[in-house]
Amino acid sequence: MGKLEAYVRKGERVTIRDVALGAGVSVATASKALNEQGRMTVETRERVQRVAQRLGFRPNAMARALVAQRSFTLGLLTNDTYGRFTLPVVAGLSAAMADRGVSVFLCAVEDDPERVRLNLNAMEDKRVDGLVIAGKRIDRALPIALPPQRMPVVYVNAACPPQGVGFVPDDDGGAYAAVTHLLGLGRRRVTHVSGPRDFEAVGLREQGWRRALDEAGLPVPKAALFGSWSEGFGYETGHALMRTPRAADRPDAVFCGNDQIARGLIDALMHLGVRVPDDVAVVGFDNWEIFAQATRPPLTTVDMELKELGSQAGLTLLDMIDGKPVTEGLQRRPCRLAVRQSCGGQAR
Amino acid sequence: MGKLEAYVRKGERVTIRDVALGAGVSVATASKALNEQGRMTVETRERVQRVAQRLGFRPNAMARALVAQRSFTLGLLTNDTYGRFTLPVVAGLSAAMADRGVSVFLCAVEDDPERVRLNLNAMEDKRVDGLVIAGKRIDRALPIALPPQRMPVVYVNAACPPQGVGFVPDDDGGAYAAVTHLLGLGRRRVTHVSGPRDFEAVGLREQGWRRALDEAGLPVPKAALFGSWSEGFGYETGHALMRTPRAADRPDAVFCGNDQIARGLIDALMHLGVRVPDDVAVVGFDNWEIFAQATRPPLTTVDMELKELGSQAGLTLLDMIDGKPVTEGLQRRPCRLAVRQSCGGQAR
DNA sequence: CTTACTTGAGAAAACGTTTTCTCATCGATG
DNA sequence: CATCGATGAGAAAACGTTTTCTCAAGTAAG
Repeated sequence: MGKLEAYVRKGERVTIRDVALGAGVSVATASKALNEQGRMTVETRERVQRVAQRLGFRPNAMARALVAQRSFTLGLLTNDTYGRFTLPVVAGLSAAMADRGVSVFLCAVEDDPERVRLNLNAMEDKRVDGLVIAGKRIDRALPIALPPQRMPVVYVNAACPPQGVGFVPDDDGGAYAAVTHLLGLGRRRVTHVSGPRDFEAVGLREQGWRRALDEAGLPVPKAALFGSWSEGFGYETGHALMRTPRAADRPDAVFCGNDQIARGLIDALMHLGVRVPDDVAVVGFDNWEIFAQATRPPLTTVDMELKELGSQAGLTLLDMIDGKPVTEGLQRRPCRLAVRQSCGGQAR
Repeated sequence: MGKLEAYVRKGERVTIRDVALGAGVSVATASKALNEQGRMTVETRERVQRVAQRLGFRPNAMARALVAQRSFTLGLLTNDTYGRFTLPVVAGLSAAMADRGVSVFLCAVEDDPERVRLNLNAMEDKRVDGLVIAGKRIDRALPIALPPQRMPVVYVNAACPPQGVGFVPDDDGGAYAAVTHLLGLGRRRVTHVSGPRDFEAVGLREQGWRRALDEAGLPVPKAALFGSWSEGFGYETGHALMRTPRAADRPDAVFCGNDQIARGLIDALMHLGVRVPDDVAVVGFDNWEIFAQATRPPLTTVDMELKELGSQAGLTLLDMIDGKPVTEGLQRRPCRLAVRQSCGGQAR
């Protein structure tokens, strides 16, 4: 068994033929030995496996895919080029897929139908087994005309057609948890400051906020304040809130629609000498670490568990590919409250 | 030609056989017709193409790859899971590749050699034509033992072995441009506040800063200040700088090692009533839009052109795959100064 | 009317696997 | 000793392309 390497042609990759030759068996037997299929002596099986090992044989996934009619490959199409939402999703997705031998093609497209088409064609040509379509808001679809060959598709953070399968964070539930947490800490006048009203997520988060207040029997302090997703809006609103004439009417807590607003709001409170969390507790939404950690004090915020969302989407897609039944429609997956200091400690 | 669709088996994908059958030619002829190869009547060629068109034929890239020994597929391996640096790189890369029919597998790995191995094996099995290895700092390699089959590799924002090919931003040049810009606006006492000293990028940016001052015949006002890449450090340092006893010794401009430091520093100056840019101009590094836009005033900062870096890396990789000669070693690509308001206008 | 090219098109091999047959061989059974 | 079922292993087809031959028919030249 010394000159085994003689069987592989110089510079060429090791194929199953080389293994078969080296082990003195046919290609068919080699294949069966390596895949633990078919009948043969343990001696033969092990010999083949030893040879494959020594030669560093790695089966060509494309040849395999050709006969199996399955590429073990997924496509991820996203229009979230900044990646703030999609990045954790793809991290979760590709980690879960890697464990199952599935690889993921990444296609980042602006909302340009031309490029969408281009990438979709590439995916189709490469015979991906399925497609994840990831967006940045739950009420917008991507400008996608899916290829005629129906291929399993899962949507994440994007609008999803009637019969489709999709995953989004449970905005309502996340908001409810955040506000409930504040109430549990003794806060009673919880205001909500959020993004533009035409985002469905804004409506859902407001709804969760209202629901928590209602269930606690508390009046809704004043209508929620809607603006833009920016720090600037948070800053202005922070000032505006503190201009409320009677101190007793001012909030003792603010639930913000995202972390940027929360950050701006906290900055404003600091400027005004209002202490966070002592005078006013603040909770954000997104758990965008870079913001949540950088605020003073560090921000308590709702984590959308995007990684989890990504891996769920991937696993569901695999089930669809395998023809297993999956629950149809949009699924809202639970959020998690990341508790830091901006909401005040338990000890209150 | 009415019932052409009869040639494709129900539910199956259209293959070149279906096209051949439909056009009444052999598979070989069909292939040649579609690829504009070989000799045949224009009539035949066009007929085949028409049929392919009507049937929506898309050649199976894997079958193609098998014979061409080329998968038109790349792998991107990165340990920058947060994605701040890698995301623009992959955007640039995959856009440039999509135009050339090349798809990109994304592998996000923590620095866990186990998972690196797993992903690398997957890439090898899928027969990617080449690999881009992207990191988050230019002086650290990824824990990668490349597969024995030598496969073209390009490094981006990562340390690169002796004979390797790599691309990084020109930190020195970027810093030089930033400081020169400040000097051009009349600033004379430009301090440098940056990240931890053991980052090579920190040394290079300091060097560019020094060089600009030297060439202008200005004394280096005081040693650069090194700390962490955080807003917190910028904030503290902003305060510290303004505590300098003699006002004439205080800087009239600060060149920061990244945008977070710049942001913290600007916040501190604001608190102290120091006007930016009137009293002190500030320039950052990274052009991390979300920070650069959110500072008041918006931050002038050095853009590392990461998208460009990504597309360059991809194109170079393609050249290597094609066996074309490429320049060996690390290439430092130019940065671009993104001028906003924090450095003061031309009108000074 | 041969001969010699040119031209259009198909047959078949190749790429690297998996899988379904088929076929010896062997030990056991009658 | 003939028969039978089990066992180990290989031949060949299939997956969907591309490419290299080969070949017949047509055309121009002698």
